[in-house]
Amino acid sequence: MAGKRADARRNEETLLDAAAAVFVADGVEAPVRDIAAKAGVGMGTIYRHFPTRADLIIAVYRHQVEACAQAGPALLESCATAYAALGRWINLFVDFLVTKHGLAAVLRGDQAGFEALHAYFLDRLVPVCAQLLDAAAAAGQIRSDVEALTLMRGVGNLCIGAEHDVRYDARKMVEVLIAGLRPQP
Amino acid sequence: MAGKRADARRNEETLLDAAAAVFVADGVEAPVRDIAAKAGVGMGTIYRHFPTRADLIIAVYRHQVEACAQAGPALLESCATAYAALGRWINLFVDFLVTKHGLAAVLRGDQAGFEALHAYFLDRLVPVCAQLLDAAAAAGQIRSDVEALTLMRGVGNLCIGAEHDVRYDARKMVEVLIAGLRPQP
DNA sequence: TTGCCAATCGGAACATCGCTCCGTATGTTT
DNA sequence: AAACATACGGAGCGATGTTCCGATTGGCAA
Repeated sequence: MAGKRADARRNEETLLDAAAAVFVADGVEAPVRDIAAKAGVGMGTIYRHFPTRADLIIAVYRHQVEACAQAGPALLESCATAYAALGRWINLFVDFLVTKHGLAAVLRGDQAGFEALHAYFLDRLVPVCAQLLDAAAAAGQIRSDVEALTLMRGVGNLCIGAEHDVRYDARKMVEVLIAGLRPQP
Repeated sequence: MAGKRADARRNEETLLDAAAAVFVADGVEAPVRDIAAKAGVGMGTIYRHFPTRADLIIAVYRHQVEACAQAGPALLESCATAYAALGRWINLFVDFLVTKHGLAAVLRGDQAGFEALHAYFLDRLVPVCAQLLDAAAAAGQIRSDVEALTLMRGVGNLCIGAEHDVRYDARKMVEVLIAGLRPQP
């Protein structure tokens, strides 16, 4: 960040703003050309700053992902039970995903070119989820045979397409999924 | 089907076989050109028989979807409880999805060009699911505030990407989801 | 059997992607 | 102010879904 030319720094800022605006308007899968046009720069400029679309998406949402990650331990502290903390943390994650058009869809592991995005989300959030999961399991509040990575991907998948069909209630499915974690009778 | 020329009928058959083979080998998102090449026909031939990729996918899997739909009432008959029938039927659906590379991903409602596929699956399977769901709810075996369409889409979403990452256990997530349907204490 | 014509076919061509490449422009430094 | 490294713009590439139209061919009438 230090040895960068002034115009380069300015362009990076402009690009982040333009990308954020386009993502809100057209969703995360908006063409790179649209973002370049909105920012008033050429294609080359985007790709020099963000080697792949995934890197741009990561940069735009980094702050919110960090906030979500840091909320984990805080909730564990402030909630009555570990299970309650887990539920509220998952809700934070779901709120984040469903308000970003198409982000959940692009977070999937099976789409080529988005490995970096997938890896970033998982690297950052799975340990947090694991901590909450372990605490709840240790207290006997949930079954103990569910991996944090599987749960995170399951929740992410449930959020796919939530914004395109009012008949599909992603939040309710996540609620049911979390309820299903309780020890079986 | 009646007034069709012999070569047209033959090509349609050839195309279905080729598509099925390519789907097994490369997944449902395989390029149309590959399917045309495998079948030994031109691009135009594919699009005359199947106006869109979705129509081809529907045609290839129609039999299996029908079988799944018809298994619903049968399970309701043969299982001890409606909840058990629901669980086993969902498992049939999951088995179907996870063995077809990428089919779950393409079944999503948010992807342009696949509305026909999405609609077909939902039209055919949601009523079956609703019947099982209603029976279980009427018997007090599950909560009664979950719509069949939401459940079907949730299960479909949970199956996305199951084949690309052994660490993600889609079947377990579905199992947890179904467990979460039980009345809450 | 032959000849015709509509049904069918093949694949080039088009639009749209993500991404790369390189000649040009510009900021920094001396 | 000159020179050089850095950064920029956008044409271009390869891939993909889809359309279009001239060439081909099956099936029927004569």
